[in-house]
Amino acid sequence: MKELNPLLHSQLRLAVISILMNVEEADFVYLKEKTESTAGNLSVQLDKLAGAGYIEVEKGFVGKKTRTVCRITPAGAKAFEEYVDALRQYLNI
Amino acid sequence: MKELNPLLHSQLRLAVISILMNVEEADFVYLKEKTESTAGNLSVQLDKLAGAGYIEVEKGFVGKKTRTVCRITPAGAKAFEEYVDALRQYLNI
DNA sequence: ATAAACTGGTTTATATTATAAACCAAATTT
DNA sequence: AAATTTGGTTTATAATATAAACCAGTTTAT
Repeated sequence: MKELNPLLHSQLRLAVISILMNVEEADFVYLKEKTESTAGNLSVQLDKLAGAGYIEVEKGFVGKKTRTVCRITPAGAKAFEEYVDALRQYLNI
Repeated sequence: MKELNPLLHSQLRLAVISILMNVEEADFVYLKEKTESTAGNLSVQLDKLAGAGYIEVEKGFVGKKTRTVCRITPAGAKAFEEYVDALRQYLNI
């Protein structure tokens, strides 16, 4: 049986990647709401995804307030596709 | 986003359930080979699945040697279907 | 017959991971 | 100007996965 990339096989990280696969970019606040996660947890998981090169994180401002936007990278998209492919074997779908 | 049943969202337990969904019954040795897991890990994860009522484990003998056979229960099959359903949302497939 | 090695596991200790709680700086509201 | 909110990060803790050590019984070789 194929291995399931452990970086993606985590509910929150998978949710984040899944969202980013369908949406040019998304900011921290949006991801937090959509995934119903705590800020701390989200922060940590975004770091991991960024550390692996699966997403890029850009910190900027909107007016005076900070804004963290995330985008999936080609490596991230590839890893996601491979993960889905491996999962099919388990789910047989 | 739907919750991913944490009991199934584990590579080894998912592999076990996935196998048992497709095969009337399977014994410890077969599961160990098929999943390429260590005996200790498999033993622990089978206990968890059995504890949740997702599989039933039957210990018997074949000649003089012990044999542990596993079967999925209706509850296990239902949980698996629900898990697959939730995952579709993440994978959009 | 007995020691050595193998089978089929279980138990327990350890490493990894996920999660929440505590915290921080800046902005906003009262 | 004090209190609250926003947008996070860091750190401590809880949960999980995994492997290592172990055990009872069986088979094989001596």
